[in-house]
Amino acid sequence: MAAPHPLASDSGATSVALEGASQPAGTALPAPAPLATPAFSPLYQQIKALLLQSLEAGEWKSGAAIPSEQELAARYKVSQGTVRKAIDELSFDNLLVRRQGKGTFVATHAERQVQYRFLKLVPEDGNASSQGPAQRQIIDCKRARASADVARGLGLRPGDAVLQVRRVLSFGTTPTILEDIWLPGTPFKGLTAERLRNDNGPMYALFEREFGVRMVRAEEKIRAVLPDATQTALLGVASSTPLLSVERIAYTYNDAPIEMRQCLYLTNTHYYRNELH
Amino acid sequence: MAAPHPLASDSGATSVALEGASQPAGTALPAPAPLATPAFSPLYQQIKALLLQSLEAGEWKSGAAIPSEQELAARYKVSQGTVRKAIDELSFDNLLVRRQGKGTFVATHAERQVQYRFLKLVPEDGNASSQGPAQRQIIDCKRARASADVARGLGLRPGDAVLQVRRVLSFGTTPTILEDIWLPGTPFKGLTAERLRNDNGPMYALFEREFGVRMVRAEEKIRAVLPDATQTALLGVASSTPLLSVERIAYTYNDAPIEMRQCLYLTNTHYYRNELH
DNA sequence: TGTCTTATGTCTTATATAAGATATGATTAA
DNA sequence: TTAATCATATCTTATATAAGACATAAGACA
Repeated sequence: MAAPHPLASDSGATSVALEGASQPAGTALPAPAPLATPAFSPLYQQIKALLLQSLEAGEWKSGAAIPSEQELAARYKVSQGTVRKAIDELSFDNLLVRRQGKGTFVATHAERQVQYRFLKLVPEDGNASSQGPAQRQIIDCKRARASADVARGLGLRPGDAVLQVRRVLSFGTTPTILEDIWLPGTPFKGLTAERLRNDNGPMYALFEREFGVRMVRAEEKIRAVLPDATQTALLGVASSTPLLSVERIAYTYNDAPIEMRQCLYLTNTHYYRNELH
Repeated sequence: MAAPHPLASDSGATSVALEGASQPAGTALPAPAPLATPAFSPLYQQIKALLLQSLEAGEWKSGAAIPSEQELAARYKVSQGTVRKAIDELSFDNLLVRRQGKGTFVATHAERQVQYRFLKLVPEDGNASSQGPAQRQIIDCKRARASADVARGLGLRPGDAVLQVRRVLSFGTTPTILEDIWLPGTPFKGLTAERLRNDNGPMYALFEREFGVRMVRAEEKIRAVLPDATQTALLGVASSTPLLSVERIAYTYNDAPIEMRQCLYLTNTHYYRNELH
């Protein structure tokens, strides 16, 4: 089909230029605006953008099914295959999860086998479940003001209200991970150490459930460092023990930073595993 | 189309069970092996496997164009769309590169802007080109016998012939990376320090050009360590300077390990950048 | 030399059919 | 009557094909 599509006008001019023939002779307009095609995007990309809007607006809850491909095709007046290609990309980006015969679901941090989606630290022996789940210990959770660093990372102004969480993760009995987490004050109002301690699942699942914040992707900066006095105490290591410093910024929809994390990994019994393509 | 496809039999039994009607009555075989359908795979997966075979066999050279989608469709007796889906996946895996209007090309390590495809170390200031290309210094390149570790990593037997390369990469004037590289002796016969020093491009481009070895993917184990005496000397750092230890195993087609690398990164001026999805 | 045409790639969309999952209802056995 | 079983209808996503749009480059031609 080559007919101009209603959606086309939503995201800028399309490449439709040979319209005259199908228009009544008398109503010929002086060409809407074929000049300066700013950013033509194919239909399926437009559908993807619309789906993203619905996801961001919370039209469908975490873990819930979105309408079927047929329904969406009807809603947007395109064919099922076009919707499919849009969903393909969203599913590849881990925003949606397809299940043949059942439907397509909004990705969630809960209900996963893998406890921590973004944690790439694995035990040396390769058997991830050999030591069972990690023991979590919330050291602190307090309101604070964003430092220059934190403000830059979270896209805030220095001095803005933030929440600061410090915790230690242990495998077996050995403390292995020390994390300092900064969250913007606004979306996370009401988060307390109590609520963190009372929760059993991954922290990101709690964020999703209680605050409606879905983590979509993250970037990490990794360095080798030596711990300071406080850190040696919390991890129970010598000050000469080299540690992996992992600075993570997690993003929600639209590439908006929503969490900043400064982690220290002990890499005697574990290592950071990465795949390169 | 629901007709049985000639390719189907190439990769195990398919789900085709209603064959009798379309076969000449006299030649009815006692059903090839409809029992125990081991691994049915859709057409486009079979095409993908065939393309992989051709890639591995070197039917198309690095950087060269593969036949057009139409040609491949004709060759394999499937539709262009099916070939397209196979190429889609290979292109996603970085084995092929598509260019609209021009063709589809075999991915190569040469001719890239990015000097080192698998190197995730970036300068602190974010401007990758601020210091120009890395200075490379080949310390050593000798024949050796595989240790137990190296043998395990490369899928060899301990004592098998390997090549061992040691080099230092410097940005500006400061040595930043120390690499020990092990290569299986067989495919890399004839590699010398001289040839490495005379080459200007990335090492993987040389491997590809001179030895026909294409790196497809890699896995890295990352830890924080302190350097030993030799390492401190080569990198010019204090023995108390924590370093990033990156142990890489690179794979060629069919998940065959083809290179093992033990790297030490200085993370004062650089950091290891990673994206999580 | 510059513009137009044409050939040949990939890209986009649409349609038809297959295959997986699940609820419903008829049938059957206890 | 009740519970279990089986076939089926009807949802869903998955796969295969075809046709036209768009991109690119080389050659025709003024």
